[in-house]
Amino acid sequence: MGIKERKIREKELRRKEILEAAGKLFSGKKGMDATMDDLAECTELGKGTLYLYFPNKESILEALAEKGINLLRKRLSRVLDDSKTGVEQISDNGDVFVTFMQEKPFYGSLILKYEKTILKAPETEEKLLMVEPVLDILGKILEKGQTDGSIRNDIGIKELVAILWSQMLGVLNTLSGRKEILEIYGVDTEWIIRGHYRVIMSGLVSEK
Amino acid sequence: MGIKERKIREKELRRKEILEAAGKLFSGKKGMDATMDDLAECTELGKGTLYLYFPNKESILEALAEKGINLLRKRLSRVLDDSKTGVEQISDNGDVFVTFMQEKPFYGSLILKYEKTILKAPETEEKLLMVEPVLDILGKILEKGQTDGSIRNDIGIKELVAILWSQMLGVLNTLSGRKEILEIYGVDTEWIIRGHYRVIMSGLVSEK
DNA sequence: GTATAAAATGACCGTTAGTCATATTTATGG
DNA sequence: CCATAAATATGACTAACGGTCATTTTATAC
Repeated sequence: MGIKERKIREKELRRKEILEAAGKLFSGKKGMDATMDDLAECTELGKGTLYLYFPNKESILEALAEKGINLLRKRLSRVLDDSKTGVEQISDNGDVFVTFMQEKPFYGSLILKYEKTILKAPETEEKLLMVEPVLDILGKILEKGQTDGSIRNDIGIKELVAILWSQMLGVLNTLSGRKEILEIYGVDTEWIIRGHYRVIMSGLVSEK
Repeated sequence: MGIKERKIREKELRRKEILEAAGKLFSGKKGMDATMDDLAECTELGKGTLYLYFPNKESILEALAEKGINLLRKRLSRVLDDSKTGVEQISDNGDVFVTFMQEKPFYGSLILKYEKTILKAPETEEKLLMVEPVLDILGKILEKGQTDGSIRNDIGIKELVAILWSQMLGVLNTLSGRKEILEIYGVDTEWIIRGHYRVIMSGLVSEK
């Protein structure tokens, strides 16, 4: 009785196809303002059909954001390196992040937008912050840093994670798609990133 | 011939009335999703009339954001105090900011949303970032700090302003209206603010 | 009082997310 | 192979909303 399973596979496949097309569509000319009719057209499906696979437009963008998060998580997990101190890894971590935002600005902006969204974990039904996997990595690095003494330990891990993550998003949010504004004011964007690291790095090291 | 002037006064008055009503409306139950029809109703004006005073809905929210910015600027300008070091003033500055967000969360969220908006300065037609007056204050404090030696001088003022502002907004964005999420993860919000300051403060002081 | 200008109005329009009665395709079982 | 049922797909339709404009109302001028 493999029919059920085939159906399920086909259903997942179609979902992926829709998501694929949505990725191209929403990262294209019209951006996030592309309509569901547009998506229906470029998937060659009826509009109603789309709603059999996703409850609404928002959920499609969320699903894309999740894809982006997973991409980012994979890259970040390669940063974990026991031969390095916590502080060093934080620096690497930041580099990965910035590179990711440069290479995948579309996913970047989705992450910025949906980062705070709470999803239900499949199976367990447990509520999870969308970016949880990424924060996990950051947490591990910080933990190592506090253990090896390279990172200040007067602030809890969870709080430090929230702080670093928020600051980083804040900076990236300023940088993303605002080169012109910063230029008007004669601000060197490259130096914002560098400066951010410098401040954070000096701010994170444990006090003598 | 005071009729022209009276008309102008009346026009400005009506604009202010609309803005007043909009402030109450958009900070109320429906939030920013309240409609222009709602606004027409609660101003007791026809919908078309609203468009004689504002070109579109967005511009009303922008005008409210500007009101918020001015409110914040007034508070921040009281922080300027030559008897304190730059670093000390940065700390005060942050306190004002956080208090403002707690007391005026509606204006706070508007600032978070429209902070990047560029407006034309009246008369001069010069393009200005909406938050420019606030950034000016921050810049002055940092300048003083670099002069008195309390703040690191290996990063330019403009860049430091952009960094601190972005980080601060990032943190406030995380905190604003997300107490529940942070609670799920057992994060102490009070400590996020404190921690943010600690990190920034240690990160800003000039190296020995 | 009448003509003219300014201000106000709300019915109307275009757009878009989402729905649902209907049609089409696929599976079942005799 | 056919009849029936179940699953899947469809696009015309609805509701909601931002924004427009021909028309009406009000104020000013002479």
